[in-house]
Amino acid sequence: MAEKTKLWYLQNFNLLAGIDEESMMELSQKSKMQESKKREIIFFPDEPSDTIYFLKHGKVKISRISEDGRSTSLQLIGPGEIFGESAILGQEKHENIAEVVEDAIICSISKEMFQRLMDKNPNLSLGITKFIGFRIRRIEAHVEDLVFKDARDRVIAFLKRYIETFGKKLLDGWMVRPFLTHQEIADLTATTRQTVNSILNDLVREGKIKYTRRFLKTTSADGMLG
Amino acid sequence: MAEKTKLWYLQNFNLLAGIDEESMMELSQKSKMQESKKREIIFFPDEPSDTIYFLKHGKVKISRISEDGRSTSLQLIGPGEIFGESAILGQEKHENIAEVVEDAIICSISKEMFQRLMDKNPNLSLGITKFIGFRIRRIEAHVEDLVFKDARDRVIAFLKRYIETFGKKLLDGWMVRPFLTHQEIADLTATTRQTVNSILNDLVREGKIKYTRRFLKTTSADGMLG
DNA sequence: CGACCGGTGTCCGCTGGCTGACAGATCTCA
DNA sequence: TGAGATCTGTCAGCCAGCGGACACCGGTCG
Repeated sequence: MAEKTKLWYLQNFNLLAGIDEESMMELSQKSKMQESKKREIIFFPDEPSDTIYFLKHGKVKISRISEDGRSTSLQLIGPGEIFGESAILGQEKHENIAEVVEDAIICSISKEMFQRLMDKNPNLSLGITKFIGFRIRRIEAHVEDLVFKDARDRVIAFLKRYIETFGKKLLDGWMVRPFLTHQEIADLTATTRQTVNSILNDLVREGKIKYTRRFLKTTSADGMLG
Repeated sequence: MAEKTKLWYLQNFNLLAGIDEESMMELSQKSKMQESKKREIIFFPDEPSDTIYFLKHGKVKISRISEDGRSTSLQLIGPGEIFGESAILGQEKHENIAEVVEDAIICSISKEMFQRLMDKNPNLSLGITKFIGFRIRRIEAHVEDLVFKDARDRVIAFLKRYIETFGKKLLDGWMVRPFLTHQEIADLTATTRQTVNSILNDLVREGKIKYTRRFLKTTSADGMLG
């Protein structure tokens, strides 16, 4: 992929706004860009955590695998977000697994290089700090959901966030494409395929959503699902 | 596991180690020290998040309250740890509540002041970065426990961490004093008073622990509860 | 010292949602 | 274009653990 394109991609991260031009060029030169297909693994647990990833396009999920092989997702990363930030938080090895769930374009850079950029650019440093804060809040909210909400409310809360984050507003609601499989939703909401299926169909029956394998659409105008 | 817990503990203790003397003086002058009794609230949800707290003595729990008044704990903070770190992560308002669970001595400092210290002391800055990394890992582990473990295993895992972090090693096991109420354990492990009670008594029957209202003791030499 | 209040021990009925199972729909790629 | 793989839909059985209820225990304070 052309250098120019890569630069352009990187410029779309608000995180990198306010960074000086020289550093930007350096970043664009030293970072690697890759295209990854659905189901590719970006990093595995126990691999060294030494790289920061910029997700330009697609979606990546960050999950944990239990000893007996079950899996649950901690985060769903969308375009314009970074992941692998544990590298700059002093973590030696990954404890999570990062898997592409929707064909992705990813830029990556070593943590040393990134650290140097942060040292040179206080704005970047500040941006990262805020971003980390945001991450913590998101995962704390996840805990809250797990403890206080039942499966139905967790799925609804997830769909809401999902469609507002990744969807487009229409005249009569919101629409997002492509959609996830029931199993993926189940992992993200700590429930099972079967339960997701029945909740989804309940919501259809209640007239709150429409969906196929390729898209999801909320019928309520505010995308709030009630 | 013991080493890992201890490591967390020490990391936090060393936070102020490499700080220069001048800054240390400034810190000790500008910070306020307070003694707080059990059940006192240090901060409430929605209060501005503008202070960093150093816990010198006692224990503080960080919790969330649901709309209908239920409560679950996210973290149990021990001596040598800091809390309220959301202030330096760009969070305007607290979303959690911090409550003293064991009579405490707490130093507090404004986030501006702390920020200045960090700017002057790269070591402190680095320490904080690592500390934040630990926090994230701890809460991710919490999610993992919630999803994969049943109530019994969550309580056991908690007791293990608790006694290794706060207890003393004896010839024939570990001992910690004082102990928590069943309700507090329930909040920390996302279960109920009754369930904690029955698990605890099962463990007594199995000869793995002994406890009264004032102390907990593991009988297995490695503190592992099996 | 007695009343009171917070914590403990125990029982039990109820149910959300997990497990397993299988049929049918839909995608994918040789 | 067809075979195999993956995903969806549905049903029945089951059980962990929640929630309510109530007796008891023990610390503490007027």
